[in-house]
Amino acid sequence: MELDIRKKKILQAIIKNYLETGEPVGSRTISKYTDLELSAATIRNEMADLEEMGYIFQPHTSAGRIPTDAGYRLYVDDMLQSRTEELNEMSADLKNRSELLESRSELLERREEELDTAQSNVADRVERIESVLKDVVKMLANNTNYTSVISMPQANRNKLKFVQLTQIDEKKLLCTVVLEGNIVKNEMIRIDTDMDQQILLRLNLLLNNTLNGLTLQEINFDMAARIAEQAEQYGPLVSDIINHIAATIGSADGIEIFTSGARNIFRYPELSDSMRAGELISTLEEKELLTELMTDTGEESPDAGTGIQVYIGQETSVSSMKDCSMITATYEFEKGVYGKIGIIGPKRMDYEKVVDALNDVTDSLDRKFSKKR
Amino acid sequence: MELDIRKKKILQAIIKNYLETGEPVGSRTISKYTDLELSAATIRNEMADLEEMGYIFQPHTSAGRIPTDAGYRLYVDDMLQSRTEELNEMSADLKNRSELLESRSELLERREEELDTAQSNVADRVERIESVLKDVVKMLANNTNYTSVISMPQANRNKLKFVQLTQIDEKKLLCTVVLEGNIVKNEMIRIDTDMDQQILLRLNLLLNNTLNGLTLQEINFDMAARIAEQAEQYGPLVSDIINHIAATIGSADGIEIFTSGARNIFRYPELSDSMRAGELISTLEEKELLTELMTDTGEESPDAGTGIQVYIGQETSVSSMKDCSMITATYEFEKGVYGKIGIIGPKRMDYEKVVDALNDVTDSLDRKFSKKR
DNA sequence: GTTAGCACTCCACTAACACGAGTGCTAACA
DNA sequence: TGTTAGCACTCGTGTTAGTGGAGTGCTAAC
Repeated sequence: MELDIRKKKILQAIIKNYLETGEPVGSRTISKYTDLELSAATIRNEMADLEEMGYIFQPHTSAGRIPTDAGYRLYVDDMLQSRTEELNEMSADLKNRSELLESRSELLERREEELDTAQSNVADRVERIESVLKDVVKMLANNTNYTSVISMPQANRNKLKFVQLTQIDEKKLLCTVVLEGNIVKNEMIRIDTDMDQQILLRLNLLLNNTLNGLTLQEINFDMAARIAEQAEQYGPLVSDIINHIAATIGSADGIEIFTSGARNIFRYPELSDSMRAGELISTLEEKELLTELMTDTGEESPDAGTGIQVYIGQETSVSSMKDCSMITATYEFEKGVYGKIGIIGPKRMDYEKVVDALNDVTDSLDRKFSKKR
Repeated sequence: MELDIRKKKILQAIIKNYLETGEPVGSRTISKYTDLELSAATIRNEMADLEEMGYIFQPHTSAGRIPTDAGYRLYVDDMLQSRTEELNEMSADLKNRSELLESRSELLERREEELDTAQSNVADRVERIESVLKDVVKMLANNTNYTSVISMPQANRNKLKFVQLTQIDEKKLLCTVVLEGNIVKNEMIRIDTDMDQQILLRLNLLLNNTLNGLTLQEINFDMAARIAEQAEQYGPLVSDIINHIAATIGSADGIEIFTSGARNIFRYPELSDSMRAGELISTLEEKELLTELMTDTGEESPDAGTGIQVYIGQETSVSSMKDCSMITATYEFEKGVYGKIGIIGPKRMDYEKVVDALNDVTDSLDRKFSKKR
């Protein structure tokens, strides 16, 4: 059996209707509220076919139809494709582009304003990226009524840019590590050896000369031993310090994620029962399971190229999210340093609205960060 | 009407039973399962009195009784008092002490072990306080089946200990700020002025000489202006830097809080309905509302002195927690630098077990951190 | 002051039933 | 051959009525 245009239209109608109402949709509804001009009986026949093909299913006999994951996938792929085509047209014809942009501009402006006011609260304070991201993710959650997630920007390969040791008191050294992409980490190191400024200066030089430009993978035991040798009697101290540095770089791998609007899952009955909600909340709270999704570059995903990735149901391979869909987008903090922003909702979420919202937000983040540079 | 001993015993019996079963408790239950040897009818009379006094109430006619907040308060105060008395006895008589300790030792040891294994995962990595706290709070949530909360240790008055400017590249200075209690913060500062090592050294000296030992309150515009003046042509840059430093100290006020086991609220039906659960989840996610509770020194609380604080229902003044109780304890990270650990559960939580668990955890944290010094 | 007895209340649970939305199938129609 | 009307059937939802049991308050007797 093949998926002709009429079937596709009916499938789309079913999904659209289901997204709006959240109720199984029956043949009568489709026959009445679409421009297909077909009777309910005909629709029923087509629906039986669609069910056989695995795009829709009935929760029970004598109920309407609900899209399956495959159905959603088809719908989303179509949607994304028509989006990118639209985008291409837009860039081909500048006039059209500005007109089309205008149609979206209200929403965009409002969001922009909110972004600005969110930051004017910290106007004369220094703008801290962390709080910017927290504001953004909160705003997104509020606007969409879905749970939102954002990751701190992350260099894809953490190269060491700069190390500095500073003496804090007799027993403590502060080790400041700067990574590619200007990610800064600190580590307090307890020492037993006596120290003076001269030695500290020498150690700083030694460490910077030998370690700068290296990744965590390149700083191994072998190399640590060689450097420690050069440090003569300070060898043990130096190898201790190198351990700390390695650990620090490693900890920078631990991507930081903020969530907002977790309570929104209670808006959707299919996610609200204690079991499901509890598991989801755990996933959001512990964040480990999210990192995979928030670092997935989506190279081989069907939505590649647009920067937008859509995971439907099981596609996340996070079991607590099997009844959810997640859409992510990438923003650029500095050249080569990216972060992700995502939205988690029920499978019947408003994919179009969410994709728009994410595009707007990443656009405005990109502009904001590039302006700063 | 006065609260004689018999009434108190009955009240305690009611509460104990309710904590166990979660069901309203009737007169028959009390008359059968206590050593009071009174008939149900007598208990009923006493119950009517206790209700009049506001310690218990009926969810509806012809149901058993449930403790009110006042009832819980009485119960908890009694419990805490007998605990501290027990403690005093223990310290008075060393022999007794070791015996009593032994009785608790199993639990303590198991917990200790878990703590250790939790950390041996990061054995050869550097032990980062953040991950230690996260492990602890997670363990606590798992052991108690309540939601747990922990705050990063925080100096009560943030004094500046040390500042350092470092040049990262032509356009960027890294400003490292160390506060009393060895809290380290970083700030990236964009500059337009040209820089060289000489000038940087001078600025570093100037800033450290003038700012060290000051609190945020003491670094005002007036002083910034005076320092900027001393910096001659670098005045604007310096005042910009001072702004950044002030902002950084300010941001250190933003206490960091980790939560674990949020899903545990679904174990307790009285917290699980969408509305309540949603609000609670929000409170846990946003954390702002928790800061007040997690910084409350509890000086004027009824449980003062023990380090343990108990908030019952409305006592938290956080509306989403009106059906919860929260118990917090204080741990010491360094001298004068404290953090708090807390447990949030239904009002009918097992107060005794929780107090024990918190005492154990703070003890072991105290020991761990003091050992490290 | 304590207790047994009794009438009363109210929740929780179950069974029965009606309703309605939706289906699949068949037969008729264009 | 594709489309449509009609019809019997299914199944979840909501309503109603009825029952049982746990618990109370009150009264009267001990």
